[in-house]
Amino acid sequence: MENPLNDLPGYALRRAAVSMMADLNARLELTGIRYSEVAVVLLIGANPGIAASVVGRELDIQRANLTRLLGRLEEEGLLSRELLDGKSHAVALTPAGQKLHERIVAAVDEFERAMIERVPPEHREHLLPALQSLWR
Amino acid sequence: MENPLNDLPGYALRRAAVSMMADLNARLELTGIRYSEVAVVLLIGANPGIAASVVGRELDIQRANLTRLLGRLEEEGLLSRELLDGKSHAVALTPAGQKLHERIVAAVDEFERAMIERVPPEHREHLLPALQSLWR
DNA sequence: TATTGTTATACTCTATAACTATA
DNA sequence: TATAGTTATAGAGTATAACAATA
Repeated sequence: MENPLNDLPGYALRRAAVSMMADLNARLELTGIRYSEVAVVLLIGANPGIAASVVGRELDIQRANLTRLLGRLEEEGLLSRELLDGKSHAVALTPAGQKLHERIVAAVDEFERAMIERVPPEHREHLLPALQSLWR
Repeated sequence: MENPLNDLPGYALRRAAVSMMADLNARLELTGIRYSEVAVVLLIGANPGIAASVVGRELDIQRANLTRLLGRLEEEGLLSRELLDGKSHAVALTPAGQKLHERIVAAVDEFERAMIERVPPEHREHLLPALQSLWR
C-alpha cells in the first residue's frame, strides 16, 4: 500500500501529540485533572499570586476558556482567587491544590522521562528545540 | 516569572501541534476540507479502491468516525464507495475528488516546507524520526 | 466468531461573540 | 480606550456503546 503520510513531519507531529496526550491523560487519571489543566496548575504552583490574565497570556489560553478552567479548579477546592485591584484576580493553589501539585509534578516528570526515552538517543537533544521553533 | 513548562518536550509537543494544525487549517480553508480529513484524502488518492477498513487501520481512525468522515466526502461528491463483498467498501476519489486532491497535495507541500523551514537547520533532520518514535 | 459498517451520543479542547466593569 | 473577567455558544476532534449484517 502506498502511504504518502510516511515522511511528512506535520502528520507525524499530529500523531505524536495525540498519542502522547492520551498517555499523559492516562497518567493523570487518578489526579482528576486533565492535560489541558496541567500547565495552568504548574504555572500557578510556581508563581503563587500570579494574575489570572498573566497566566492566560503566558500559556496562550483564551480568557473565556481560562475563566471556566479556573472556575473548575476553584470548585474542587484546589485554587483560590483574590481580587488584586477590582479588576484583576490573583490566583494561588490552596493547601489541597499544593498536595495535588506534588502529584502532578511527579506524574509529569514520569511522563516526560518516558516520552524522551522513546526517542532514539541520537535525536533526543534535538526534539525540544525543534518543537519550540514551531510555536515560539 | 517562573515558567516550569519551558523545558518540557511534552508541553512543547502539544503547543507545536496546536499551532501547526491551525496553520494547516488556514492553508486548507479554500479547499473546504480540514486537517483531520487530509490524511484520508491523501491515502485514498494514492490507493484508489482501498477498503475503508484498511484506511481506518492505517490511519488509526475509529470506525464510527471514519464512517462520518467518508460520508461527508461522499456528500460533497469527492468520493465514491462501492461494495467489495457485501461487507467491505472500496473507496476512491471521484474526478472532482482528484482535482481537490491536487490542490491538497500542493497545500500540504507548502505547509510541510514552511514548517520545516521554521526549524533551525541543525535540528531539521532529527524532527521526523524523533516524532515518529513517539507513536509508531 | 471476528470483522465491517452504521447510528447515536458524549466529552475534551479550542474559538468567538457579546457583555459588564475597572484601569 | 484598553484591559480583565464572565457567560453563552459553537465547532472540531476523538472515543465509546450498541446494533445489524456479513466473512
